[in-house]
Amino acid sequence: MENTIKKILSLGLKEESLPKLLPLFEKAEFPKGHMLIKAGRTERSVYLLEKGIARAFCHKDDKEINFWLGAESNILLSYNSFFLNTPGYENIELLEDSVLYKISHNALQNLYLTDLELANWGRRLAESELIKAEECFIARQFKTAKECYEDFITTSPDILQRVQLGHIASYLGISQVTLSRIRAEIR
Amino acid sequence: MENTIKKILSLGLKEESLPKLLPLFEKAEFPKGHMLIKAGRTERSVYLLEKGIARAFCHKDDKEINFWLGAESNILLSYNSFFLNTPGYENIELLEDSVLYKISHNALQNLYLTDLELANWGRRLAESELIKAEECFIARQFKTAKECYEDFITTSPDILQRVQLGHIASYLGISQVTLSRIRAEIR
DNA sequence: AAGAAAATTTTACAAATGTTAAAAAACGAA
DNA sequence: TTCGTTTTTTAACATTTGTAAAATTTTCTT
Repeated sequence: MENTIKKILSLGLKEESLPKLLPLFEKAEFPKGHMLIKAGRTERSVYLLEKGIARAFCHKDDKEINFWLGAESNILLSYNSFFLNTPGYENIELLEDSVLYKISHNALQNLYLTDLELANWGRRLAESELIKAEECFIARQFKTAKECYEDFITTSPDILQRVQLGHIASYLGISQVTLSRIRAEIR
Repeated sequence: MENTIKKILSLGLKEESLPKLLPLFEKAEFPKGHMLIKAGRTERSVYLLEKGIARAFCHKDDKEINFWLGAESNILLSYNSFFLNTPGYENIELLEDSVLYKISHNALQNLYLTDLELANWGRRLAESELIKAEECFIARQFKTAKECYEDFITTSPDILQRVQLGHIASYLGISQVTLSRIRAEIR
């Protein structure tokens, strides 16, 4: 669980607190296409993606729209459902055969409410996700479709190779036709 | 500091912890047009907006683009700068004469690292902002400009009255001409 | 109230993106 | 391989949105 531990420690958790957290994780493997999280459910787990790729999407009318795409070392959860304990609107699907580590809401909550070091780790986790979310939002407001795609190429070249373009277009907020045009233009 | 306390308690802080937190806040008043936070600075304060309206914006080429707009009971900070202790890219300007409560990074950090209850409060604060940030991002991906404006009317009718339309157009990610067209269509 | 300044709307045209459908290319299973 | 399916690209056209500039309305000041 190398990727998972790397992710955990990157948020400044002290090494000595690792033994409190790690035993709560449970390894889980799922095939490509598995729906890890489904809208309408109240999700009581968080996952760390050890190996694989996942997309988060919502439904707009009859279409699916991706709003997140990520590979190894990412956290998978429905913010809305997990934090507020209500049915979520997010779906998360695995786009490759994947290995994950799963931790339950209860287990995590118990740690948070009894262990200062881990409570602060959880805070930093949320803060770092918040920075990323804001950056995504701002990038979308600032940039043309072409700029967004160019950013994507440089920040996630691996995902570009491993995921079909329709998913990437949806994630970038453009139609697949537009993405094709951009790709033709750059080439 | 009614609005500020309401905001603090809404995140599930126990009443008995309030006396630890409140004395750290310092009241501050600024006139309309004051730049509370400037890009390039490393910001060491968070503000709670007791009275007034603020916008957060970045520069794109020579233009300003709003990415946040809020009134009373909102938290004002540069996520990037405050959490990571680096120069931020965000600017925050007050759009009305405003009353704020200010707390320093050091004071807050001391509390977080010594008080379990407050560390968890800080975690929930970041989590709730994260949910909002994600919702904003998704809404923008999902909705047409017209739908975004209609949402804005219903969720923030007060801001619509108090802020000029150019700022709202920028926040909605559209030109002012497009906003005018939408308004003419709805009328 | 009158004039100046600022904000908003309107107009005309250009550029970007979406939709639908067809063509081409890539991929997989027998 | 070869056929059939899926994915990607291309084409044609419609729609949306942006830009620049002018017209109008609102706001502020004297």
